Amino acid sequence: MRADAQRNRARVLEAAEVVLARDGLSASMRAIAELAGVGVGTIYRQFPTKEALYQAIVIDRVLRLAERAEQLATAPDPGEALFEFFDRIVVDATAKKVFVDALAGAGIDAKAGMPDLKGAIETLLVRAQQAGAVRPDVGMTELIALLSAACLAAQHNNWDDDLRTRTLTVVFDGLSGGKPPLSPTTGA
Amino acid sequence: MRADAQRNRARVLEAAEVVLARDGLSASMRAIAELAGVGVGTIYRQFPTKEALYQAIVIDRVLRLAERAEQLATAPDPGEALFEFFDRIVVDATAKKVFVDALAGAGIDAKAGMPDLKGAIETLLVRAQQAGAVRPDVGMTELIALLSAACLAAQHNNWDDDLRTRTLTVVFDGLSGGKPPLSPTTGA
DNA sequence: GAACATACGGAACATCTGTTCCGGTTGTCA
DNA sequence: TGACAACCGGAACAGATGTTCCGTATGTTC
Repeated sequence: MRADAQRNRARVLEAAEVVLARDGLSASMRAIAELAGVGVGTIYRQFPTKEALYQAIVIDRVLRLAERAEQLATAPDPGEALFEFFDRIVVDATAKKVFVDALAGAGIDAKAGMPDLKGAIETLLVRAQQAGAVRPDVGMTELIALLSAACLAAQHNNWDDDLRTRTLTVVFDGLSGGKPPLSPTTGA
Repeated sequence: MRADAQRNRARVLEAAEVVLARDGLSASMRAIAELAGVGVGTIYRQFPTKEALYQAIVIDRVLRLAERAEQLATAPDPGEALFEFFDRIVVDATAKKVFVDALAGAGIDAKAGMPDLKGAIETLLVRAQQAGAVRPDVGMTELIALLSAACLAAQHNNWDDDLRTRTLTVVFDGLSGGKPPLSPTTGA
């Protein structure tokens, strides 16, 4: 691979990260090319299609999240671990529009090459429930629903740190259970 | 107004409701015209612009919601009233994509002619807090954030009745307060 | 430094969008 | 029924989009 090609690839990825964060899936290839200081043709030399470029960025991001989830899977406080991870994803979502679009399944085929983020989250959930920090009647479906909801809203309404904290506090309280944990029986 | 014009206007509104519910703001005028069985020109005779057509539909919907909020403002159980209204909006959001797009401020200028939905919600919130059904440290900002989040997710992920109920249960529990209400002091 | 493959830029193409326009149709009223 | 205004359909326009293509420039190799 030629040196200038390598340099341009990096530039494109950098520019795409910025533009896609701002405009989401509706960002145009021209806008990315302009910010990167290259022609559109140059982008297409590296990424066969718009979706491929998106995937390159989103997958990288999800990968980093999955890594973080793995670390937290052995954290001393399982409840705090789950909530911290939840918060982390929402923070990411606030700044990165593509990321939310991708999570929402608005257009990207997320299956190809996407790491198993869901599995990682499930580990955190189960551990938190076993520790009694999360009510046992909450399943992955609800958790994902809440997570998705928070990400979408954080992005759409541009949550600041304060609002995010206060809103997620309500959600986390709900997850902990209005009622105190009854017994350490693992719910289905 | 000529009879056929009147008939066509009704057809357009009906078709727009369907198409906009399905495709949201990105729906095309051609799609609406086709379903309505008219030409695009006919739509533009009644609605000067795409946004005007959207507004006609969204405003009507918000109006009905605001009415419902007013009714609930005098309901016997203020806590239940707030939660029922919350649920009602989310149900609406699930089926109506435009509605969510509009709430999310994705493109429609919601100010013009839009009834004061926010004020109506605030009434419900304050009453619920005074009754001790909602923790006093929750403000309109968080409530709207949660509502917006639920609507966005319900729509994006196509929540069914069961998932909606279970997810909102968590949210409502969080709103009620993990901790029991301390004193009937009205929080700022 | 010459020669060649590789990569670049951006014009061009096909397709989509909202919107305008006008020849032909149709409802209305005398 | 006749005459006229109101209305209709959909082709046409202007602008955007993703993608392709090719003459030109540039990195690499000997």
